Amino acid sequence: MKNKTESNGFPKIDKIVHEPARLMIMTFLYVIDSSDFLFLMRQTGLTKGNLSSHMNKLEDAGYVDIEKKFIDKIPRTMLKLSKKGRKAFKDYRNTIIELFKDMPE
Amino acid sequence: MKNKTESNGFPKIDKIVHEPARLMIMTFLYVIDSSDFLFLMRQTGLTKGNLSSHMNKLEDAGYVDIEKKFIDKIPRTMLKLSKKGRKAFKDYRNTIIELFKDMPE
DNA sequence: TAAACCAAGTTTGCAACACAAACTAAGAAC
DNA sequence: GTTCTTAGTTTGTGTTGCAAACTTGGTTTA
Repeated sequence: MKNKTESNGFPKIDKIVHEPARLMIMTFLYVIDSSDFLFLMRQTGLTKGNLSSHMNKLEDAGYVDIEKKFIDKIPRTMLKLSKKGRKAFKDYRNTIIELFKDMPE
Repeated sequence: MKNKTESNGFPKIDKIVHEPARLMIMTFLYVIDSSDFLFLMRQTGLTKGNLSSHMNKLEDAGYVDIEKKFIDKIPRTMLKLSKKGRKAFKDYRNTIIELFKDMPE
């Protein structure tokens, strides 16, 4: 059986992914693949300072790629999950699904 | 569609349940129905202070019933999910499962 | 050219949280 | 009467999430 790293059979949870704001961010990025900063800010409802700091956490973990460029002379920060980030998200999802899957109603 | 309380379609997450240590506690209690303090402590690997404070959080939320009694003159604290707690756990599970269910690989 | 504007931050301050270690209480066993 | 056990509470530390204020660097407008 996979993901059962604790001796009690309870899976280890990746706290970087697990935190609700970041789970929301990663879920969006997983589905839409790529987004700019402002769009993600509006979608998630996070303040920019808040979103910025979460993006830093995700970048520190190597879970997102952040690309800053200029479009029509306006700065735009493009965000997407890195390969590692997509894997981390999938692993998290599988861990949680497996945890709940065979549970009685 | 249920559980989509935010305008962006992202479900609201019950932080009481979501926190990893409590998710572990509630998962155990959901499956084994009832447990004493020490057993749960050993199963979860939490220190007693830690487990105690989490149980307080869960009790404050009305999610567990705590029954203190004596078995053979030894104090024993029995823990189980309340009706509200079982519902909160189920809701949480359904919310998460629904979030991940229709997501592409 | 100065003022106002915008994106995308950083910094600051605060409150909540998790966690471990130390301490406590109260009865049981020796 | 001291030591053991259960089941805590208290305390201290460090981390986190969050919003609001401030910053930077380039852009448009008056």
